Amino acid sequence: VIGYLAEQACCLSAQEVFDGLRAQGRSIGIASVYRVLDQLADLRLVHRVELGQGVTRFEAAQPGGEHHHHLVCDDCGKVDTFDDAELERALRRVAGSHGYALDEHEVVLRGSCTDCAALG
Amino acid sequence: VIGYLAEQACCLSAQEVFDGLRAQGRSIGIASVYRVLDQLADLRLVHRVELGQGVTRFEAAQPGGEHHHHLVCDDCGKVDTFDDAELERALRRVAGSHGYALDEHEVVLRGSCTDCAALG
DNA sequence: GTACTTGCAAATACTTTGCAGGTAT
DNA sequence: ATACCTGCAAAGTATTTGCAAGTAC
Repeated sequence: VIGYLAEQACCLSAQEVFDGLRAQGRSIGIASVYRVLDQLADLRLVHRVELGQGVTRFEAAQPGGEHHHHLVCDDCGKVDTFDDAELERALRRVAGSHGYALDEHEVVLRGSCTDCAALG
Repeated sequence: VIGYLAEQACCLSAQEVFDGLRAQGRSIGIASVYRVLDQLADLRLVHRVELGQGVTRFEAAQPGGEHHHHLVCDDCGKVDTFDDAELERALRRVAGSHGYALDEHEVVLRGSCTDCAALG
């Protein structure tokens, strides 16, 4: 179960994890998927990601503490990822100046991707 | 209906808008709240904000295009706001380098606020 | 046996839709 | 009358919980 998430490229919805495991022949219930994901999130082994369609997505945390954020195309729904040192620096500075001990953060950019912008 | 949102300090859930309007004596249905919020979001007059508890929140857009982002305390649930020019710059740069025409973006920082960190 | 985990089904929560009644043109 | 907007109730999702059965110690 845990392994499945790890081998995925990017964030998956609980339903997608469920379907994926079922496709592998594993007999698992959707409830267990939610239960495991919940535990993993508590352990900081996966991150919850809300890309804004009312679905919570999950993605495996990277060992080195590396992480990335998401670019979502409003037109075609495509999801891209990025990371940026300056952005991270700005985030830490902001959190610090508000006295927050930062645990986690999430950045979602929405817009039109190259392809969709070209179409218009 | 529109006025109510405008006079609120920060993001509200649909349920909160509904309750608030009801408290004012307005006889409105929850469905209309969702309908109006949906229209307003299309018109870019309100922003959808997902703070990650499975509830979509809404907040009025500021006339000048100014906006802010959110700091959420994982312990007490308190929500703080901030804005930061360097952060915005970094975001635009990232979007540009991926060829995205940026429409909207959302930044959510999670951690412990001053009060909760002091308690431990 | 007890303690823990599982999958299913039922329950809950949030949001959307269908519809009858009302208002304005 | 037509077109539009409303509120209620029902339907539709996504997620969580209750529970009986299964496993390990």
